[in-house]
Amino acid sequence: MKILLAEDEKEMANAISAVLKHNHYYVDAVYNGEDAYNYGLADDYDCIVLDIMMPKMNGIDVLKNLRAKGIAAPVLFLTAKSDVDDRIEGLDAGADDYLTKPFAMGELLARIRAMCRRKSEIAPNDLQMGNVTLNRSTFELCTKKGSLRLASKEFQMLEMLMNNPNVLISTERFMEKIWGYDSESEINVVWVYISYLRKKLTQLDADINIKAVRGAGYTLEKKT
Amino acid sequence: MKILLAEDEKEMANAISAVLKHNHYYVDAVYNGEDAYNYGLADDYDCIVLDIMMPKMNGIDVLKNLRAKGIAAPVLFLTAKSDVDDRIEGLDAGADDYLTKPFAMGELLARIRAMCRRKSEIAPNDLQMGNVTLNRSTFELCTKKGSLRLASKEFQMLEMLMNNPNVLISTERFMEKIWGYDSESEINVVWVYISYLRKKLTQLDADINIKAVRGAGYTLEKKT
DNA sequence: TTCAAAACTTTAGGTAAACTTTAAGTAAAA
DNA sequence: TTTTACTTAAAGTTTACCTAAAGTTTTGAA
Repeated sequence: MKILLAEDEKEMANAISAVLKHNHYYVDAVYNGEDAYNYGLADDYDCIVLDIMMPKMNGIDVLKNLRAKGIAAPVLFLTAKSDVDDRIEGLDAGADDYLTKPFAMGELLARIRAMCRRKSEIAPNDLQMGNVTLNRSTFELCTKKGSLRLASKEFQMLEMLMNNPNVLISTERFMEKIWGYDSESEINVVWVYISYLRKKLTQLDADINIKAVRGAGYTLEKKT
Repeated sequence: MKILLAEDEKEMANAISAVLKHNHYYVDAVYNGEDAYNYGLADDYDCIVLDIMMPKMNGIDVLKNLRAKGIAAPVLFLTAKSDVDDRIEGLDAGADDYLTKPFAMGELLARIRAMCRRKSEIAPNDLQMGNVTLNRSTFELCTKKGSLRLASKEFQMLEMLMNNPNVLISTERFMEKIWGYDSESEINVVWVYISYLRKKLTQLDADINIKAVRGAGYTLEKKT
């Protein structure tokens, strides 16, 4: 899950970012409205968290402009004002939820989870394919043989694959979604994590496997 | 995917070109606006990256002239100015996106991918002719007999043929589109890949075949 | 009609790049 | 401290790509 966070107070931004990362989200943080708009356009976020009061462009305008460009990601507003008009304007502009500062991190997490769930419609906490199950809240990979906890990157990769069974996901797409497009890391890390996942799937006698499509990426498919 | 890159600073152009090529794009690089216009007209690019400030003709005029000629390829502007007017003018002229220098290569790649994705969402993902189907995302060639994954060059050739059934495609056109104008390779490689494709089509009992038109090129046609 | 050159077909093999895996090092968390 | 997550490096494996060379077919000039 990739989240865009736009919040001009850097300390607050860092705090939120740390919490989100700790919960296995990939986070891009920006500190003004213009960057928020640019990032939102350039990438395919699962969720966008926007402060309303920001330099260069306010959150509501960012949202309006993104929606005008066809960006449909769910948006949550952070607002210092408890002003009702502001909320109405935000929701009218196409926001899915809002949160008034100050707020508890737990509430933010819950709302983000809810929004992402709404987006994926079916709201499965467990992803399933073949004889394996991936639990999104404990990060556990299970079969009848047993279960294993996945590390954050492992989890994110398998989540992407299980969300799109039989669909090719390019190595670059993994990098973008999980490491960020400005990452210093080599493409190599993706290969390493694929290797880790395959090893764990084998350990659990999974009947799915990750197929490499040379020069393109990977697909998750059922064993024949 | 074939990209036209117009950027007058040669070092910058080379750097961008190298990155794009490494990411499986075919790149034509030009160093002034006039060439950009001519190349853009002469070939069918999937995406055009234009510097705004260029000798002979500026990027915005290049875009306007191309659009006037009916060229619909998505266009991304590179601009040194963060000047808002410039951006507005660019977007008004029909650009799909812009990027302010300096920028991260990763961001450029992400935006190009996004633009091409938007375009390819319109195009059907499966190509079909006779009893065979070519899946554009997994590169798989299927019939009732089974399926085979095509290598990158094989795929690109068959894609060109299936996009233009019963139309003659010259050997030179294959070379240009797939290997690039300045390729060192012999014309021979086209013949070799045609041979590979025919072998695979036969293996799958395809009812289409690639007919050679001596001295001209190849056509894809249904077996009688 | 013949036959040699040109145009294409096909196969085989070397090379480089893409991918896999393991091992080892670093930094952060428990 | 110990453990865990993450990354890099490097050695091993596989495969796409291209070249070269040996067929095969077609063409057209003699």
